[in-house]
Amino acid sequence: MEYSIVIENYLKAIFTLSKSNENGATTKSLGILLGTKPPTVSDMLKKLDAEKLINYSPYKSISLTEKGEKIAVKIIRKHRLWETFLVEKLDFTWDEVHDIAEQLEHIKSPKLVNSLDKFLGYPKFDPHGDPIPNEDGIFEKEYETTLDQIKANSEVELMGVKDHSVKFLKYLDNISMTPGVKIKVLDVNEYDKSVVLIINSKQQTISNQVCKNLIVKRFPYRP
Amino acid sequence: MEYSIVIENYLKAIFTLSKSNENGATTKSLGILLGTKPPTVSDMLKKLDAEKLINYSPYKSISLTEKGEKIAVKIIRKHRLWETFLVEKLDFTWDEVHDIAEQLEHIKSPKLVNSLDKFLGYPKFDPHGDPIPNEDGIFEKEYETTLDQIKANSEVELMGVKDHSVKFLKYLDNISMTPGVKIKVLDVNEYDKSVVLIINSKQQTISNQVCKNLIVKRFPYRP
DNA sequence: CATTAAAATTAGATTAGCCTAATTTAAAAA
DNA sequence: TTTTTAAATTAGGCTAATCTAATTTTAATG
Repeated sequence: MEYSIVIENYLKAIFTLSKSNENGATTKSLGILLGTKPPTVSDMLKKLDAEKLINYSPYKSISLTEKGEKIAVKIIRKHRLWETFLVEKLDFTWDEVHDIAEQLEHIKSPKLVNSLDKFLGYPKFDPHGDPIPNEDGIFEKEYETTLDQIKANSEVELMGVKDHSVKFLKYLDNISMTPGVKIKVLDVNEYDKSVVLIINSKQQTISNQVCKNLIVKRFPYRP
Repeated sequence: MEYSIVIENYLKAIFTLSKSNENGATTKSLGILLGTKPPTVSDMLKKLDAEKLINYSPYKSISLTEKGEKIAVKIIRKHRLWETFLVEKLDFTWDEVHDIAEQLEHIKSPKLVNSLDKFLGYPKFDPHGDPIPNEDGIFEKEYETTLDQIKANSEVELMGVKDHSVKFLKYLDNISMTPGVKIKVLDVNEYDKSVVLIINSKQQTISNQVCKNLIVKRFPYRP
């Protein structure tokens, strides 16, 4: 069965809110995310329920059925593959790609997604660091790695360090590299693998050796 | 101003019919091409006229305004660039790409088209041999060339020969290579530049030397 | 436990794009 | 030039997705 772009967007939004928001998806939060008013959302929820895409009864909670989740994950897969394409092949910066991927994710073709995936070399993470589900809808689980594994144009969060020496920690403190901080990787030097990054809007360059001792996390589930 | 996908399709259809059909675009021909009934077309024509995208008054002929033509050409540019992308980068065959390009041509982004164009190396013709208008909407005018210039997965028409010797013409006759015949180029041998092609559903291989003496035409204006 | 505030839903209307049936117009044939 | 036929248009209606205003339900508060 083929669904409208609007329905696909609802399913994606419900998926996202279910994963990120503590309350899960609500009529209000869906309205805000999709830019529509609550009554519109209410109407659509009834329709999605009738199509067995969500579990829903008025005034109760909203969740995707297996069928609905499969579709949502497919849309997210397409979105993230297209974002990767735009950044890696067409030289877009990762802040420019969202709106375009928002359109491209609705292109219908059984063959296209997988051809694109192959063309891109089966990437596991998109330019924002979000995991790209494979053809079977499986997300890569290992979000944590070391900073030297991160490609240019990615954003990660510092989780911890491997070297706990005072010297090292003092150095990190000096460059505002504290646990929980968001790190934007701008460029990776091909010669010495040193990394140009931004912490708190300040650009810095750090060596590959330092990178190897920084445990970072890619951001999951942000479509 | 941004127009709906439906409007973009109407403009493209009117452009196509104006170029190919001797009567130009009519309510009936538009209905057939777009898969809608005449009254629907009639309604839309009034709307396009109100938007100054076409010149139209009831029961009279239909033509694009400059404004309307500009949009049509942009859609055609996008369509043909995406087709080229699908064939050259994603290994689609040229008969698979039309429906997908039909969707991709409506993606809105000022930067995307030109980035794609650059990524593809500013191609002048799409996989069907149709010319790709440049950023300013200019179509390459030279449709005629020799067969050795044609890339794999293209379709051309034989216009004439450069070598008029009896020997050559007899050879051509033997392989059904007569003026006006449609030639599908399947593959170009990298080693000796010999060409595998289909004439009248029959597959043949001919040498680069022969190709250099065959004047062929790409098919213009087929979106 | 009753009341109030917030959230969600129902009611009723609008718009774009489509349809069938009926009518009008233009073009072709007599 | 009149008649016939084909094409095009008008009239009236439908569906998906949206809205505002009014109502209902749930959750929070006193």
